[in-house]
Amino acid sequence: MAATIRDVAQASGVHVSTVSRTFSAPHLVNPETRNRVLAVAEDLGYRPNRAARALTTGRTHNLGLIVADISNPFFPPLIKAAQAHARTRDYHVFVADTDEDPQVEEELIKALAKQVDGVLLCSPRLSNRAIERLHADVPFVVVNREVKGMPTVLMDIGQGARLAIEHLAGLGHLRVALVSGPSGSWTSKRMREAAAAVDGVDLVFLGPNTPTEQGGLAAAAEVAASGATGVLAYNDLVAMGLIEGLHERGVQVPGDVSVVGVDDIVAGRLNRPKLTTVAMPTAAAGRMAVDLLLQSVAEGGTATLATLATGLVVRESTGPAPEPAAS
Amino acid sequence: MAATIRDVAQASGVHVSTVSRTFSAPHLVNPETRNRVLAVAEDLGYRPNRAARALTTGRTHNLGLIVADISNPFFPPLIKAAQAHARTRDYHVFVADTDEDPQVEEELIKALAKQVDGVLLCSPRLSNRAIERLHADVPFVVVNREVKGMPTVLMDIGQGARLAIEHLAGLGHLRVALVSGPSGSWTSKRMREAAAAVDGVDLVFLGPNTPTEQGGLAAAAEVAASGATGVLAYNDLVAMGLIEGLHERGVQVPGDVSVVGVDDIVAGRLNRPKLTTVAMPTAAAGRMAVDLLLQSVAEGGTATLATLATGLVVRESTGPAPEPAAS
DNA sequence: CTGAAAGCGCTAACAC
DNA sequence: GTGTTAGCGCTTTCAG
Repeated sequence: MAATIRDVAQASGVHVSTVSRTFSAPHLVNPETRNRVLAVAEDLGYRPNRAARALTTGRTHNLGLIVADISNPFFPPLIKAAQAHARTRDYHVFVADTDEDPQVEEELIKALAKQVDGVLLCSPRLSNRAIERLHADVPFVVVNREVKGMPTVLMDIGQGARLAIEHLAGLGHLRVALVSGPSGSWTSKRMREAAAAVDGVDLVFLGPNTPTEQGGLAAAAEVAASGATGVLAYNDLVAMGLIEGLHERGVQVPGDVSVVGVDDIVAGRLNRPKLTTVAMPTAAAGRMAVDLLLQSVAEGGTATLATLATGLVVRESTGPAPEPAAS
Repeated sequence: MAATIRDVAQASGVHVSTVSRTFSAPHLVNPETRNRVLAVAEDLGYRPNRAARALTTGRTHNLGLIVADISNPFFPPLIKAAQAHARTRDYHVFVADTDEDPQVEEELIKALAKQVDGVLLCSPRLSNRAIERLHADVPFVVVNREVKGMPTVLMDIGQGARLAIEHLAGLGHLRVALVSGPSGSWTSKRMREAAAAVDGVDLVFLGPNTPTEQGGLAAAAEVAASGATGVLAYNDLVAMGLIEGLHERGVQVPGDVSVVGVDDIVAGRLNRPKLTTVAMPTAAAGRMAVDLLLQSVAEGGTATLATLATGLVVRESTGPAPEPAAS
């Protein structure tokens, strides 16, 4: 067993409370005593046991971070940033993966609730009702979805979608397909609204689709049949699968059809053609979410809503609309 | 504050110890009492506080999982599998990212040590010495590297490398470049040894390189200059960067040069050409690592070594060696 | 500035 | 089968 506060107290000839203070309120203890205690602690390799501390303070100094699928390349940069940022605040992060299953999500939240001071819910699959109910157990901040009354970090996908559609329109694409995500997806809805607000393009909505390259692959036939020359896909994975599927049917990208993704994952930069995409500020969102959560933990929940700007990265998967075939 | 064991005891007219037993040793309590307690607990939304429990049992029922870079697509499947598997054993997993920094790695291990029963070290960047020293604080299992005296899960990269080189040789590539990873990488070393053991191919070693697409991109010039027509890259990311770099210099893959990657990440399947690669059993490794760790936690460390087989997935980035130009 | 004592939520002997 | 009694390692009044 590692050294406890008692060992340190004994070895440095003070009482446990003094040792405790040395670590949690150094200014309250005589510099001399403090140094002695610190030296002994160092010597014994003592570190305060956070779990025990949590028992009395009610603060675990841990955060939970729940994602639907850690294998989705969209999340790792967010997780990474959240973690690094949390660490600077002396917080650690529990990452959990729900496998896209709301049941598992709920179970995980309940299990984590006691071990963390708050939970970052990234693109949760749970219903608003469930989230609100669970909120009694532990503070949340929701990323990538709007839940009323809860601190929220949004990436402005509406703006991004508008940018994408305008880009497509500017290239002469008059008919644009929106290849959406899972049914009921908050993001899909926002994209749709924003796209519809752009003048001068004829919109086709295709979906729902699995939010992976499989989904894109599967949507290729529909897209080819839709007569659209421009496509905005739910995310980069879908876009890449779609390009693959189009390619298999002999449809050239961007020669025949232009495709825009969303997320700006690394793989999109390696793809051929390199993907034009709506860049999401995932790292910034991760940091922001941690800040909001810590703030809401400390001050008891002001339900701030942070909206982060997105941008369009034009690469090679979009180009001028093909000349309409003379009919 | 959520319900505690005391609330449940009071509400169900038994003593706390009985409540405790209904959760931690149900068979020791009268079915009737148990049901009553369970009902009340359910009613109050009571869940045992694991942190408090840990204080007395010494078991947190948490595991740590440390990776150098969660954004490296090699890891998420491993993490996901480890987590899912741990959950079936009633364990939760703390995932931490060290940003490839040994200092951070050490700091994280120390911080986690008290909160977890054991740590999965995935491709650690720490020195063997440091790992052995830290091992006093908390049980480990090391994945993807051999550290003497420690439970270890290896994926047989040697076998995979051999398969890859033989595949290349079989296609007529007489000169093969090995684009290695970071200096001192355990994996690079094994690949090199295994590759050297294959007869009839002329090997060139290129590196060290950053283990990302950047590294591959940067290595393209060297590869082009090396006269090799076949390449085995440190991992898929490097391979994809390399293909990109080669492409930029007008070198066709697989027309002029065949490239094999390692890992079998999803992006490789989306790449054009689709990547031929050594498939790593990452999910199996994650599960195995959890098993070994739990076993070593329970029984006090038998230093098992598990080696998982790898396989070659032939796709489109490899093909017959070009006819040698008449000189 | 430091010591004494109580208690966080829970488990683990040991009685009854 | 269930109650009693100590703690686990730490913080936090409250005295001194």
